[in-house]
Amino acid sequence: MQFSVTEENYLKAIYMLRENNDGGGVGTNELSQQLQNKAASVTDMLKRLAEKKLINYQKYKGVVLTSRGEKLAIKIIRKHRLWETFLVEKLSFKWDEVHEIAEQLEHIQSDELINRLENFIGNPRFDPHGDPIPDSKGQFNFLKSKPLSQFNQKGNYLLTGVSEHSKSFLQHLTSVGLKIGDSIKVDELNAFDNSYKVTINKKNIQFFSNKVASHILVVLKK
Amino acid sequence: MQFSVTEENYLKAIYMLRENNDGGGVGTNELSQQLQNKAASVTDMLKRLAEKKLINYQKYKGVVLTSRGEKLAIKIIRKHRLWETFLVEKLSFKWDEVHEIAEQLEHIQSDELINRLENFIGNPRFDPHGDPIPDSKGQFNFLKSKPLSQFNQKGNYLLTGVSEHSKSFLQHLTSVGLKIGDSIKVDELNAFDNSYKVTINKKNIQFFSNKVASHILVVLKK
DNA sequence: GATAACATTTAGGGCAGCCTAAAAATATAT
DNA sequence: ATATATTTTTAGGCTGCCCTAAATGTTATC
Ligand SMILES: [Mn+2]
Ligand SMILES: [Mn+2]
Ligand SMILES: [Mn+2]
Ligand SMILES: [Mn+2]
Repeated sequence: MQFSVTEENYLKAIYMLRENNDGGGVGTNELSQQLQNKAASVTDMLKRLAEKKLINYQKYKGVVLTSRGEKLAIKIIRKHRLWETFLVEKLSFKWDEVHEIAEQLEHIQSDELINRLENFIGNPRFDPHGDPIPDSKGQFNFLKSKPLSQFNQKGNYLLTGVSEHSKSFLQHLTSVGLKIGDSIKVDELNAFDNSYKVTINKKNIQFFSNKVASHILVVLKK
Repeated sequence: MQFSVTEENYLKAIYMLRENNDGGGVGTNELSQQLQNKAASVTDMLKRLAEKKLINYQKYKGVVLTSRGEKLAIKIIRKHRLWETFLVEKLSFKWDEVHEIAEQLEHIQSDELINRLENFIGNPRFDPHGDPIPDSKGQFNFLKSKPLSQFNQKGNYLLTGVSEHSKSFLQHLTSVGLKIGDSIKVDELNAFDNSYKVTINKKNIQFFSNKVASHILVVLKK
């Protein structure tokens, strides 16, 4: 069974919004915002996806993926992240340039292709933004990282990912000399605006607004 | 300006059929056969493509690409052939496995991607089936090869391409040990059925039906 | 030049995926 | 508990791309 690009994008959007509202299902408005279209259009599509047993949908109650729908969503994410890694590792794109292209490539249909691609780029477990790449069975390697803004203490941290993938944010990090794997030492916490004074890789002093710190995912170094 | 996958496929089909009827334009029936849909649907789309200045279309007179339409068609073909080459050279696909995947990949929109891909695979001038890959300006390196069936003489030939890309034909060639770049010595021409007895690479004796010989593109070796 | 065969277009319609406006359900505030 | 705000669905409609059946144009044949 094959699905349209539109259907795949709905599944992916539902999957990505699923953990925000950890109680019930994903809302129609939320989805329409994520997908950049109108709520009425979403309702329309939800009926069709339910028909195809990809989601469980009850009027006014929000939507959750069936296991079939979830498998498919994870597969799209797997393809997206493998292609992003390919673009960065093999074609020398920068991490802020790959998302839009991967949005297209994630819909190419061929299991053989994606498995060979994975092998070609050396079976990476994380993509250029630090996001885990599910294996062909849909298993993720999660890191227990948190936003830097949730640590209210000085200390040494390791940058493992970002929770905001916009070009402008990624370019900002690049401009302050920060990339995945870098060490971040928090020297000062400013109580007034919750901003940070940090040292990157032991030599580069920078200031992070709370907004920046909230999109930087780190683990505390022992 | 961006075009739909469907529109791109029409442009490519028109381009590929263009040289058959070297006099006038491409016919509606021809196109419907190539695109696996009905003539009425083709008429419908031709009106839209004409509206967008991609083709010149006059009722009942057939269709020709405008220079804008031709540039686009060549770009799609360029992408198709570069992706096929990538799949064979980097991901170890066989030449009979790549066409369907490239049919999808040829519609990915990113000039930067296709130029980097070209460089990554070493700026090849021909794809895995011997077809010339246009450069980023749309220039082809044509080989003046002809079907083996058009040479009515014994002699030494070099296989430069194939004019039939079906899986079954390509697998047949593989099974007789023939690939691009091989030498073919014609030992006997059978006048009764226009079949050929040949020696491949000086040691492998095979028989080609006229049908096979008509899809093998060769140049005569001096 | 009339007629038959073939190619092409027109007419009318379906489905996917989107829209706006209005109605209905649910959540929030007083 | 009622009024108000917010979310969601329904109703009706549009565009792109496809279809079948019927009409029309073109080409071939006698
Ligand atoms: Mn991305
Ligand atoms: Mn990513
Ligand atoms: Mn091909
Ligand atoms: Mn090819």
